[in-house]
Amino acid sequence: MPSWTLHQGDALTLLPTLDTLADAVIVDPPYNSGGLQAAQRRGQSARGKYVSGDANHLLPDFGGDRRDQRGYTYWLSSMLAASLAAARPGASALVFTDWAQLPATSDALQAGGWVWRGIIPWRKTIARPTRDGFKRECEYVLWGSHGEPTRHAPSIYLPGWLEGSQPRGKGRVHITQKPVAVMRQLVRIAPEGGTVLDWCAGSGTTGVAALAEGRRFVGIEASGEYAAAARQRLMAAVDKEPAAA
Amino acid sequence: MPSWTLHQGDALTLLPTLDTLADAVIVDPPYNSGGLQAAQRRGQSARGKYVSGDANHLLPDFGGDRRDQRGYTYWLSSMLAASLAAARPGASALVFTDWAQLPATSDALQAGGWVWRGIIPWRKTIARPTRDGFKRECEYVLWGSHGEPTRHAPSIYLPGWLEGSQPRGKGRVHITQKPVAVMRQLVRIAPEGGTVLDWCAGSGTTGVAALAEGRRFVGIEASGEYAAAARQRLMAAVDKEPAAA
DNA sequence: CCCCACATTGAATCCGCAG
DNA sequence: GCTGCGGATTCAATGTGGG
Repeated sequence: MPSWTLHQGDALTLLPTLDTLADAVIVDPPYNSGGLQAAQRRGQSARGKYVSGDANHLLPDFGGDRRDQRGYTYWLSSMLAASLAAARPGASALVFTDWAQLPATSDALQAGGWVWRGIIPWRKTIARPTRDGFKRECEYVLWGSHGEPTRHAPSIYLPGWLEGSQPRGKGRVHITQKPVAVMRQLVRIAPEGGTVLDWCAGSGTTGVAALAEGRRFVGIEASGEYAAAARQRLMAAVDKEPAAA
Repeated sequence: MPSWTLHQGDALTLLPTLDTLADAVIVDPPYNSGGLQAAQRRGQSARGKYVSGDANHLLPDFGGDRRDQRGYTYWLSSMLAASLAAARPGASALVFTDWAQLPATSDALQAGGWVWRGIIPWRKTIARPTRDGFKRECEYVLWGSHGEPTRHAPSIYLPGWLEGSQPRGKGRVHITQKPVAVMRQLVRIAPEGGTVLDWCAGSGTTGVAALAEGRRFVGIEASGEYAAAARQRLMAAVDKEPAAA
């Protein structure tokens, strides 16, 4: 049985067709921030928004980042409801968000049928300072469960705070790529040998982390370009791993 | 002119009578968590909820912690609207909350007329681990501004997250007392010599921090017992400070 | 009045070079 | 080849100002 699969296509279409129920759904959807504040509401694409002027790198853009806040909440709750149907009872959902979308994301999580169980802040360590105010240095992971969460045996105790800088330089494939070290902490919410599902796979970091921690991975990615990049990273990750006993 | 004042009484009544406009409103309202989840909805008082079984200390209980979530949001937005009227344009509001009430608190902040500007996580460092899940080790400070925030001269750059453990042992007067070190970072959002307002003064930590950072303080506290304790701490804090030039 | 270009700040991290 | 240091680079922005 392969320890990972990556589908390319529309997540809402593909989710009902998966043949394994997930033990954890871990996603990093486009945040769609900018619906609230005038300075950001310029119809910018993700690249224009997130990449600073002098950092002229050539990472491909990503779609799905132009909804307004109601649209975002509605879209995300549909996705999370579909995820619930694709997840085992007791499974967990972990959803990344920034500060501005945190309340909307918690609404979507609960509207999707998940029980909200907490927030795990992620400190990015490299962030621009804010003049005359507090630096916006953290992103947030919202934790939900499908009913009562699964008991682990032996019990595990996971951190309530994550730290790690975004990948830089050659290792970086996606604009908003998460550090593998951070993801490795998160995938442990699925039991060993369990399945982690990410329907917003991007460059496949969730999968790389899942494999490194001895979990299976099912990914969905809309963009062909990113799906290809993710497959490459996943193949490399399997080679690196010692064969299972 | 005294550098601090502490009123005892009902905040909603007293707020309109204050004779100085605040440069920063910093409050730590009772979180009212537990309105949603059955396990917590046992008619517990604040002491029963926040004080663990074996920590048998004799801190007085505090009121206002039995609203349901709608009531909490409504009450908090009224309080924050009254705070806005008591604050200078450009002033900031900083409101403490736990993870469960964060979305409701952001609603209340914005309903009260403040512009939401960010979240500052406070990492408590001493927190119980969570079995088979992520530790809940953070509380959160929501940052809002009365219109465009005041410009500081010279500019200041404040941290994006806070760390500090809750006071323990003899130094602790209030059940949910915040560390002075954490509060000192926060009061700096008011310009030097500006006025910090806290209508939920409790044991007066906000005031102690404000004085330590060279800001004036106006506090309101409903309970006579806590008001007295706060006055003692504030007097001691002034004695410790070198006299103003 | 709307829209776009650009300067900006501190800290973490990277990179290249020297020892 | 490894380590240590110093300068360069970057940051899931935001505010300002000009066209």
